[in-house]
Amino acid sequence: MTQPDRDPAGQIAARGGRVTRTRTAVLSVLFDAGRPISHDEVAGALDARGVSHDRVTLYRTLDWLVSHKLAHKVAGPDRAWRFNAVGDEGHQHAHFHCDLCGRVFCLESLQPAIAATLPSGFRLGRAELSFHGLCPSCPGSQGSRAASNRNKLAT
Amino acid sequence: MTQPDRDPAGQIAARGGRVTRTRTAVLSVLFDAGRPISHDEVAGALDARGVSHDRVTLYRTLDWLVSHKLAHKVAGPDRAWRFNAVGDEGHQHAHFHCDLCGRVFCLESLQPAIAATLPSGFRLGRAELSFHGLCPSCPGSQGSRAASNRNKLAT
DNA sequence: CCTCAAATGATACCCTGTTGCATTAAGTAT
DNA sequence: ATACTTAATGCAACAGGGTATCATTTGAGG
Repeated sequence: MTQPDRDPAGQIAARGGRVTRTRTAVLSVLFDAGRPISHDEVAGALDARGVSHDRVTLYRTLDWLVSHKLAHKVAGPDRAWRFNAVGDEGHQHAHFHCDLCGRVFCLESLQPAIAATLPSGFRLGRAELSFHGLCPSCPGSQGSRAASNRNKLAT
Repeated sequence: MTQPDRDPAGQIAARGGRVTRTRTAVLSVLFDAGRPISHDEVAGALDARGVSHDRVTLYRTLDWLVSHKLAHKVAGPDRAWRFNAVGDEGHQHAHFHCDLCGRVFCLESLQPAIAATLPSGFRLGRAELSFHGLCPSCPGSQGSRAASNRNKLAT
């Protein structure tokens, strides 16, 4: 599953970090996920792989990956960060937040090219363009098969 | 301060809600704030006006205002909701998040007109365009006068 | 004035995320 | 192979935002 050029251990070592079980496992999980996932989902994936995971260590590991440019974090609709592995692609893309299952998807195709005219005095750091609605795997009207997942959304 | 056509009690009654001290006070605070403010800031403003405010009641009041279209809520950079009164203007505008003081501003001028081509399967509800950077009243380089406020940001 | 549902207040709880510190183990030098 | 050094881990305790429950109060209509 893990592509050759996405070797977690290699990437970690290349950044000067120690290659530990947790770190490689987490990065591997992020690679496999293909979309930004929450700390909680990462923990679940680690469980499935039989990798021990202290809650705090996991947070720190994810932060380490972010600070070493191996992952990004994006705010989810439920006020929990989602992490995704950084591919070779640029990281300037929009995100889609599903109102039903709460999952977040990267929309590589859409880029916020609107770094336009801010009112005077505001100095721009970065822009985030996010869409909210229903993802492909969630029912349209009021079906609730997929709604049981994480539908504690608001707004 | 409270404009005639922004009479809180009237707006609340018009929505079929009971006109209570907390509700009118909160709505009035939102009107006066002029930008999205956090639950905490609302609480502070209520203190200043000598209005009692249970934490839970405040949350419920804000939610009631949102669900009755008298306020909006927007996610702040610190994962806390910000609420702002709904004026007559459309509510489709971008937001600016200050990386230093944590305040959020509405940018009425900018609208996400990019409700463009989502990948198939995604059904769009709404779009959020947010900018992150430094607001007019925060220092540019590393000055820290305003930094003491709320600078627990990330990413 | 009475009534009753709508709001409130208080307590307790959950979740996300952080801090501090002692312990373990990865990488390196011997 | 062994010892050493420090990065990384594990644990416990804490902090902030937000919600659930339920008894009590209070607004508004009869």
